[in-house]
Amino acid sequence: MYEDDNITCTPKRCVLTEVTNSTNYVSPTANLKLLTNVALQYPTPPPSTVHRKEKSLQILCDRFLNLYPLLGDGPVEIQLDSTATRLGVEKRRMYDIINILEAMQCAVHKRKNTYLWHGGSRLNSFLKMLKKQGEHLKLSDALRGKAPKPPTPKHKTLGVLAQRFLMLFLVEPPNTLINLEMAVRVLIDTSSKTKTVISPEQQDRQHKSKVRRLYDIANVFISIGLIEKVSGNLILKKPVFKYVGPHNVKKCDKTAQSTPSPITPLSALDNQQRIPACSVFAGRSKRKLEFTTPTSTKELKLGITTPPHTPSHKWDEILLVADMELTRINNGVVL
DNA sequence: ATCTCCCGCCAATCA
DNA sequence: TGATTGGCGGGAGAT
Repeated sequence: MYEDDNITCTPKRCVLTEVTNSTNYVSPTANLKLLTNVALQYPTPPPSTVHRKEKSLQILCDRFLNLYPLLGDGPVEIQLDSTATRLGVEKRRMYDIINILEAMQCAVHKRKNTYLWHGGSRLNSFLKMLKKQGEHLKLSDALRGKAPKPPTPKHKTLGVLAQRFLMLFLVEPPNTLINLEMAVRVLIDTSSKTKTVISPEQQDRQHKSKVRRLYDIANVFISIGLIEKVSGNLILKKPVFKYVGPHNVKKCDKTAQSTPSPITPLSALDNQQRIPACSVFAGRSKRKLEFTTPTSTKELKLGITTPPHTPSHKWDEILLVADMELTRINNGVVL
């Protein structure tokens, strides 16, 4: 069944000589020219009416999760090619999604073209494990420049990157905001490649490439309800992300509650004085800060709720800026 | 102008 | 050796 009922029928087939009114033999080169000319006689197909946003990895993952819900009934086999066809995308895009979901233990690669879908049944225990792993890798210290970056495994980069990106949220206090620039700086170990000297241009390209991957990962994480994009801040042009995943993972873990928040102007205030605010790990600051969290449509997926956290007055905004700047200075990040 | 991230090339790996 | 998998970056839409 095709979604687009406006597809017209296939044009009547005819040979090239009919179109060109020629009966003579044509060389391959001349044939190519003829084909080009013939093709130009036909109207160019209308540009795709599908909006770029409708093709985003987040939307695609949403649609994938409609087929294979996180809260489904038991394991089910997924055929990648048929799923790609059902979703109307190239198989390549399925790999983008399934690799990240596999890294979250939502699916297991069984054999060629086939995955076993577990949904979110293993997610809570896996997140606890990820958190421990993140602590073992000293990611929290690495964020502050107090520990070396973890070495980057060479294989399954997207999956490993996804796991480590999530670890950053798990090892930090609740509501910590992390931006992609910072995440890349912590997660991508450029020092391991010191044997071959990388030019600044190469480093820049490598960095940008990893940021692109984190955008992909973030979109899938948003779709499965693990993180939210905190948008609307005017001081940081780049988005920051907040963990909103299953609350019991953090609440049940005593170490999460005892983890000290970064010592910053914000944390120096007591909780009565300020509206619950966010610790910010972000890159360069550019504009006025004004955080708003879009209402999540994903919360129900994992049975979660997001506490109110948005600072509402100028004082909090100023403190947030100061907080961010101090964090940046503390990190010794030269941007 | 910069951010965001889709798209598809092509190398590595697999069967 | 062809098919599958997935790293990667160009470049175009969005802001």
